[in-house]
Amino acid sequence: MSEPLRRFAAYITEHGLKNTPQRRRIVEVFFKSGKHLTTEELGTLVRTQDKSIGQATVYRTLKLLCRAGLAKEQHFGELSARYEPLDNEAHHDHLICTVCGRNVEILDAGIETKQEEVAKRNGFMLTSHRMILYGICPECLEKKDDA
Amino acid sequence: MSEPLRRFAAYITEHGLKNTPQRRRIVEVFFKSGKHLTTEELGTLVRTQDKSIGQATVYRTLKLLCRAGLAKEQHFGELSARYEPLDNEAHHDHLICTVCGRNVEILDAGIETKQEEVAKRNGFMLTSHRMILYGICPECLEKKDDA
DNA sequence: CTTGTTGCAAAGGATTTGCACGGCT
DNA sequence: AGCCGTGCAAATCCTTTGCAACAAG
Repeated sequence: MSEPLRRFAAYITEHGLKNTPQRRRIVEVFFKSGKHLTTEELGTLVRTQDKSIGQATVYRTLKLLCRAGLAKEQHFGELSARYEPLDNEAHHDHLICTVCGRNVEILDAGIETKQEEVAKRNGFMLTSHRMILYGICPECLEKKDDA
Repeated sequence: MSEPLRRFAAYITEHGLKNTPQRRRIVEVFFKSGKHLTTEELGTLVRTQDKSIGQATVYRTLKLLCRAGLAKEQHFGELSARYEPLDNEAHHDHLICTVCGRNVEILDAGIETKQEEVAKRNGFMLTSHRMILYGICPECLEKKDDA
C-alpha cells in the first residue's frame, strides 16, 4: 500500500469514516497520476478503471483529502479548481508558463523567510501562503525567437 | 474626471469601443469604493445609483477593465472571483486574516527580487505573479488569548 | 444492525451568451 | 446607417445536495 493511501486510511479510521473501494481507487489514481488535476480530469481517469464511480464521489473524496491534509485546492486562474497531492513533501509554490501552461514546482527558502518577516511586520501570525509566478518557459522563449 | 476614468476612456477610444453611461458608472463606482469586490457586490453598489444596470453588463465591464489593464481578477479561495483596481499604483500582494477576513495589501522589494531570481534559475522570463499570505491578524490573536 | 457512503439527478451559484432593441459615432 | 452595447433570460459550467439503495464497521 502506498504511503498516501496509508495516511488516508489512518485519517478515515481516526474519524469514524469508512474506507470504501471507491475512495481507495480515487485516492490511488490521484496520487499516482500527474499533479494538479481538476475534479473532472480525475473523475475521467478514475472511470477508465471503474466506470461506475460517480463524479459526485470524486468531488466528495477530494474535499475529504483536503480535510485530511493530503491535498490542496488551487486556483490557477481557470474557472475550475485544481487539486494537488501533498504527500509528505515539503510545501512548494508554482511557476507557470503562460504560453504552454507548463507548471513547475518551486521552493525558495529565502522567499519563505521573507514572507514570515512581512507577516510579523504587520503583526500577523503566518499560517500558510500561496505564491504563483507567471512567466515564459525556456522552450517557449526559444520558439518566440524563431518567429 | 478621475484618473482611472480617463485611462478607461483612452482605452475605449483606442479600441473603437463605446464609452456608455453604464460603463462610466460601473468604472467610477468600482474605483471609488472599497477594493476587492465581487462582481455581484459591485453590481449591487452600482444599482443603488441606477437600478436599470444589468448584472451582465457588470460582468462584461469588469472583463473589459481587466483587458485594459485597469483591474485584476483575484481568487481568494471563495467560490466567486474578486476584482481589484490597478490604478497607476505599484503592484502589491495580500495578507489575509483567516479569522476575520481582513485583507492587507503588502509589498516587499526583497521578495520581488527573489522571485525574479527563482524564475531566472528555472530559465523563465517572469511576467507577473500572485502571492497571498494567510495568517491571523493582531486583533484576532488578542481575542484568542482572552478565550 | 447502525451509520456512513454512493450514484443519480436535481438544485445552486457563478459566469457567459443569444437576441432584439436602443443609442453612439 | 451601421455597429456596438444593453438588459433580459436562457444557457453553461462547476460544485453541492437530497434521496433511496447499499455496504463497511
